Order: sequence, then structure tokens, then C-alpha cells
Amino acid sequence: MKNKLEEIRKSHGIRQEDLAAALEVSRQTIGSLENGRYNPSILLAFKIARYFQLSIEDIFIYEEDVNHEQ
Amino acid sequence: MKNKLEEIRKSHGIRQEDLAAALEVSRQTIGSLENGRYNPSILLAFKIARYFQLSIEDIFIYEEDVNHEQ
DNA sequence: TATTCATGTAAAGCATGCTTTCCATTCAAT
DNA sequence: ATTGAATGGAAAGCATGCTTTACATGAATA
Repeated sequence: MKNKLEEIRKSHGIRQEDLAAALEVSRQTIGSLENGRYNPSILLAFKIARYFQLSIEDIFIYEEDVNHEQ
Repeated sequence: MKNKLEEIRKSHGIRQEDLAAALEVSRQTIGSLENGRYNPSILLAFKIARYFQLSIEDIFIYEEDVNHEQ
């Protein structure tokens, strides 16, 4: 899964640390999401989407697992 | 988080077992989601939404955590 | 009644999300 | 050159998602 979090966050002129505080997660969590180290839980995805007044689908891009049998 | 999975699944006339197979998860996972034992990962939420051709927000209802400081 | 079908649910174990702590890097401004 | 601000990222530990296995229940039907 890819995401536009860094781009969206920067377009709002907010630092990772302040976004993290607003969402009540750690700064490392935001950094890890932006750099693709892991995917958010659905609860965090909702929090992020609500914070930016976007839908989850606006921020997170699901790529169908075409090679699901390997 | 609440969800409309059972309602949506039934409106499509599909059994838990067949939905599970289509989504490549176990039947227990579907049952657990429908009965609120846990929330899906965002990947599974995307799979479910795509399967029913709905958005994640159409299926899963995020309720703001008003009492976040306890 | 006995059987079958769909669902509920629990337990143990593994994978992943998230935390805290810690240190490194980059860049702007002294 | 040094400092401070923002970010990158690793490690260990806890919480949660998901699996397999197993058993129970209710409804429908042979």
C-alpha cells in the first residue's frame, strides 16, 4: 500500500511531530508511515483522514495483490 | 469502530465462508469482524470494500474517541 | 430423531502496528 | 564552526490482527 501522507502533511505546513501529537501517536509512527515501513491500523487511517478532512482512499492507495498465490 | 459487514454480506446473499475464501482470509476472521471482536487491518478493509464495490467509509464507521485521555 | 449447514466462539501461535528510547543526518541560522 | 530544528531509522517490548484447530449451537430437513 502506498500513501500520500508526506505530501498532504507538507501541503498543510505541519511537522511530523505536531501531526503525531494531533493524532495522539508517536512521531516515529508518522515517519514510518510516510516512509512505508508499515501500514496504519484502520483506526489510525480514519484519524488521519478525518484530520485532513479527506477519505481514507484519498490518502492510502491500495494496490490489488495480483500475485496472491506466492 | 462499528461496521455493516454482516448486513452488506447478507444483502449480497453470500455466506461467511465464501466471502472469506474470496478475500483470502479465514471464516473466523469474517465472523470476528461481524461480531466486533476486532477491527480489520487496513489491507483487509480495502479488500472488503473493493469486493463489494463500496468505500471503506461505507462499511466501517469510525466513532471519534471523545474520551481519549483515559 | 439424526444429519447437515451456517454461524459462534475459544485457545495458542505467529505477524504486524505502535511505543519508548536512542542515535544519526541534514539544513538553516547563528 | 557550532547549534538547533526536523527527519530518518534501529531495537526491544507490548497490543492487536489473523491463522489453524477444535468444539458448540440453532435451524432446516431427510
